[in-house]
Amino acid sequence: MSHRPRPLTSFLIEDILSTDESSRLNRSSLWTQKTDTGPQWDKYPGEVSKQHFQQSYLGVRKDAQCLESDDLEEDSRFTATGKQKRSRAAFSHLQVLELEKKFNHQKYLSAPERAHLATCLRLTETQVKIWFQNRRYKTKRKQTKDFQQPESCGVEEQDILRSSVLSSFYRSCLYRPLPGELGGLWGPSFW
DNA sequence: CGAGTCAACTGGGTGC
DNA sequence: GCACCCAGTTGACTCG
Repeated sequence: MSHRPRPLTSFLIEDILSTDESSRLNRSSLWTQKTDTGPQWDKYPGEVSKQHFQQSYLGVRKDAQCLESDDLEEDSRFTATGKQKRSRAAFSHLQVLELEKKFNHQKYLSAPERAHLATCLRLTETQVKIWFQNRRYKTKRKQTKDFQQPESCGVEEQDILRSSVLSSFYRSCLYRPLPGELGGLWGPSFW
């Protein structure tokens, strides 16, 4: 089936080996590239050693949590109980804008559409899928809430969109657009 | 420091 | 058996 996501190992290794500035943007979320059952080394026998898989996995996680400060203490990747911390990628406002635009157009994506959108936004298909999942659930919850609280029903879908995009935009003040993001895929042809 | 946000995760269900 | 969905939870992060 064409639904099978890109193998985690090749994805990570390519990215780790790459020093391309433009690839830095999504490294923060690459470590979560996986199937629904989680990152599983044994799903890709022969592609990479288990040790390399683990090193890659940890390497990306380190990058995700410390894009700028390379001198981060190794121990900071772990909690006090020794468990690995979980990272949460913050999508750029452009990425959110495109996702919202697409979501406004259609609430569900086919596999090819998802793949195309993911490529355009330089996200993984899983990230796009999860984003749409979360977005649908958020909308539904909001509608339920509004139904239960009629006094607040002035808030409509447009407001959700606006607040989401705006908050993303404001957050992005911390995010610095990368050179490749303003040209290339984000160039005039994309818009 | 508590509340809110949200990407990622979990678990159960469905369809092919 | 796999991919996807929804509903709910987790955990990192931000803000007042």
